[in-house]
Order: sequence, then structure tokens, then C-alpha cells
Amino acid sequence: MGVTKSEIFTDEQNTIAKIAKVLGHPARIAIIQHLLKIESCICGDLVNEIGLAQPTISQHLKELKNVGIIKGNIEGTSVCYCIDNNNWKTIQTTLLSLFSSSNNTENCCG
Amino acid sequence: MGVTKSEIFTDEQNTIAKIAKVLGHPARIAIIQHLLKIESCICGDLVNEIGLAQPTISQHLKELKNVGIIKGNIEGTSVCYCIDNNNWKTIQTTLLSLFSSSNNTENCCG
DNA sequence: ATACTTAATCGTAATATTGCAATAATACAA
DNA sequence: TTGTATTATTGCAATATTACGATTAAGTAT
Repeated sequence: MGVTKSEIFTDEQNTIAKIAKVLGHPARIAIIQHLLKIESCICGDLVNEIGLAQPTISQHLKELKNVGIIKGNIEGTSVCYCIDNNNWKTIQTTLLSLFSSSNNTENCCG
Repeated sequence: MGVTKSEIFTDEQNTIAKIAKVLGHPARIAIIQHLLKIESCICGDLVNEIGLAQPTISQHLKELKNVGIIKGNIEGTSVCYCIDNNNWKTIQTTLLSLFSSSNNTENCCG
């Protein structure tokens, strides 16, 4: 069916999955890394930086924006995109929560 | 086209994306959380715990196994699945590396 | 051997994702 | 206004993902 049965999972599970899903494409990782490095960006730079067509980059930017990882400001003809630092921290915390119950104990799988 | 152009990205970007992609489904998050909680598991439990059909769970387990998050031991008629603690730690480190260059500086998007 | 249990695999339908050409929209410049 | 530059949207083709019924495989029990 291709459709995820979100309703049977907890909010936390859906939230973690939603964030991870957006991070689940190398182009979006590349965009994030680039934005983190230069701290601000014009979309056109990304089209040159990453080897994908402009509409494709635009689409990836939209998804990053949807989950709040980046935000954009219109600056004349171009758009300035950058990491939303507050949300970025929240996302880090959310992802870390998945690892918090981790431990070293050996289990049945040896 | 539905096919990711992995070849134009760095190994690091592809690795992070691959891990994140597997974490990008609430059923797989639920499975991980369950395994972390009880520290060992028989697959049948998961079918009851999570509300998905047995083949679907089996498929999700396979993907988790592919990226090394879990491992399984055959125990008689059933299979014991659990978190691969070493890989799980590596995965945590890999994902966290994405956040290492994060900072507080205000940028052009205010 | 036969029946039962458990998990993997196969096949398939429905839906989602990725990527891009073409086009539209927006802001600025001459 | 007309042209130019930049980004968003639309439409579409190719492929991937999700889910599950049916079946298979492999072990256990009777």
C-alpha cells in the first residue's frame, strides 16, 4: 500500500520517524552540512554545490522546511536559507532520546 | 525517477542518510524501543506488540538487520532478535556527527 | 509420518519518493 | 514595459516503500 499506519504508533515514535525520514536522503544531509558550514545560503549556491537540478533542490529544501530544520528569508530576487538553530537543537534532543535507554548488557543474541 | 543519486554524495552523507532512512518509519522505531526495553525478544511478541501483520514486521526486522541495528539468533522454532549494542553505539556517533558543527550564532534569517 | 508453530519469502496492490523539463511567479534592472 | 535572474510549482516517468494474503521452510511435538 505504500502508506504508513501512523495511527497505531505513539506521537513520539511518529515524531522521531518523521525527522529521521527527512534526514534519510543524502542530498538533504548535504544541504544541512553546507548550511551549517557557511551559516547562511542562497539557494542557487546549493544547486551548484550539490549536483542536482534546481527543481529537485527546491523540493528537498521544502521538505527540510516542513519539519523546521531550515528557514528561509526572501532577499530580493533570491532566498536566504539557513538552519533554524532552535529547532535543530530540539531535533538533536529528540533523536538522542532514542539512544538514552541504551546500555552495555549482553543479551541472548551474544 | 524514485532512485537516489548516491554517487554524487560523499560516503559520510550516504551513510548518515542510509541510517536515518531506516529510522524513518514508526514501526521500526517501535521495534527498536521495544528491544531496548526488554533487551531480548522473540519476533512473535513484536507482532502482538505492534499492530502490523507478521510479514510486515518480518520485513521491517530485515531492514533493521541490514544496517546492523539488530541481530537475530535462531532459538528452536522462533528467532530471538535484539539490538546489536556495538553497532548501535556507532550509529549514535554517526548521527551525532551531523550536529557537531552546530552553533548558536544568529544568521541572516534572524 | 502427521500436525502444529513460528518466521521468512513471494507476489501483488496501493501509495510515496526522486528527479527533471517545462512553466510560472517574483523581484529587480534598464 | 521589457528583459533578466532566481526560486517555486506543475506534471510526469521511473523507482521505492508499505502492507498483507498466500505460501514456504524449518523446527517441535504427538
